Amino acid sequence: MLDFAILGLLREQPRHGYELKRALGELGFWQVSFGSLYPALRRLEKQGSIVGARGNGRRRSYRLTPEGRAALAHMLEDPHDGEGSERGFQLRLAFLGYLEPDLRIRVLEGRRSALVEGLLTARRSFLGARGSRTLDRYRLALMERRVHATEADIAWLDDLIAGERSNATGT
Amino acid sequence: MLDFAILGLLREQPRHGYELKRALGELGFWQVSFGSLYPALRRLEKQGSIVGARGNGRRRSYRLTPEGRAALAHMLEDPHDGEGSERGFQLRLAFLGYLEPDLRIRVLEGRRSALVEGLLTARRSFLGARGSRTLDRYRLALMERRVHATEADIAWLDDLIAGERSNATGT
DNA sequence: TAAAGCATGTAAGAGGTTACATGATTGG
DNA sequence: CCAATCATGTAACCTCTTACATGCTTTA
Repeated sequence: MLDFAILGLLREQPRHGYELKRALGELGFWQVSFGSLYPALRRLEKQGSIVGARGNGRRRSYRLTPEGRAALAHMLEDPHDGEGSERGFQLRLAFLGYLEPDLRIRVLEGRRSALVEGLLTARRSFLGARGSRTLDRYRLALMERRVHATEADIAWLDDLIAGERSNATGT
Repeated sequence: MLDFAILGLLREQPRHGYELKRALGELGFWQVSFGSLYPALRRLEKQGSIVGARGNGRRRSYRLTPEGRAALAHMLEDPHDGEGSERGFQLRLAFLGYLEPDLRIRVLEGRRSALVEGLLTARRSFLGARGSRTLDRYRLALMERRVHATEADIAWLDDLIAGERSNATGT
């Protein structure tokens, strides 16, 4: 997961560790610690996905190798996990521009299916619990929120998918 | 976090491990694995927060001790973390009914502040990125969604807080 | 009586965090 | 020149997951 994020960010431009941490935080979904970031950079370098070079001062600037680029492409295509988890999908989406246009829509629709399934489960629990008065108002509120949040996410995805389609046909 | 969830669920009624896993899943925010659940039960028993007894068949049914009840109360009051993380707050909310009524509103407002702060950050990144055209449409969509989702969460919390207030005054 | 589901448990390891240690660079 | 911030790195540990092993209980 962290490897994926690092490769994705480096595909754009070379960066050093400190900068990667900041960029990751600005993307909005990760305040990764140095204690996991630096070892990850080492690991990726040993694998040959990135190469680091000491630049001005103490900085060690990393750039993506062709192997790293291939590894990133593989992560983007492969539905290994990524789709199930929240953060995994968000990362895939952040780098979706690096995936072939005709494959992008599949990622979005995969996520949509997962959300639709989750929505059904969430609705069932909510309606069931409301009917049998099993839960207090706080847990009911939690379940209701879950239903609404998932609905909103599906609608958002539908927008993205529609945009993707009109892009594909229109151009 | 897991300990908190276990204590909260056991406060209602005694349960065995398998049942705890199901209940946790039905609450909507955790598909905990047995590999972490059973060791956690052991740990809590050693601490004296719960006691387990072999019942019919192979089941080992756990119930909360007075010490466990006190530990749960402490977790509910203490803003140790819980408020910052998504799941932490959701757990607190699920068990908020076990907290003194006059303290509940403080938990809700603590979460609200955190969300408001997050919203400001999210808005700033979004507007900044949109202005400078730094990001592609996918990352922009991600940021915009984040803003909307946070706004919706704040509105939802406001409802909960309003309900809490009318409950406090009205009764 | 076999299969499906209930139920508990352990070992290994993935993937992260916190705390600590170090030193360079920049700005007041 | 001193403080703040930039920058890298290590060690210890925590929490949870996966994979595996075991055996009971219900039901078709």
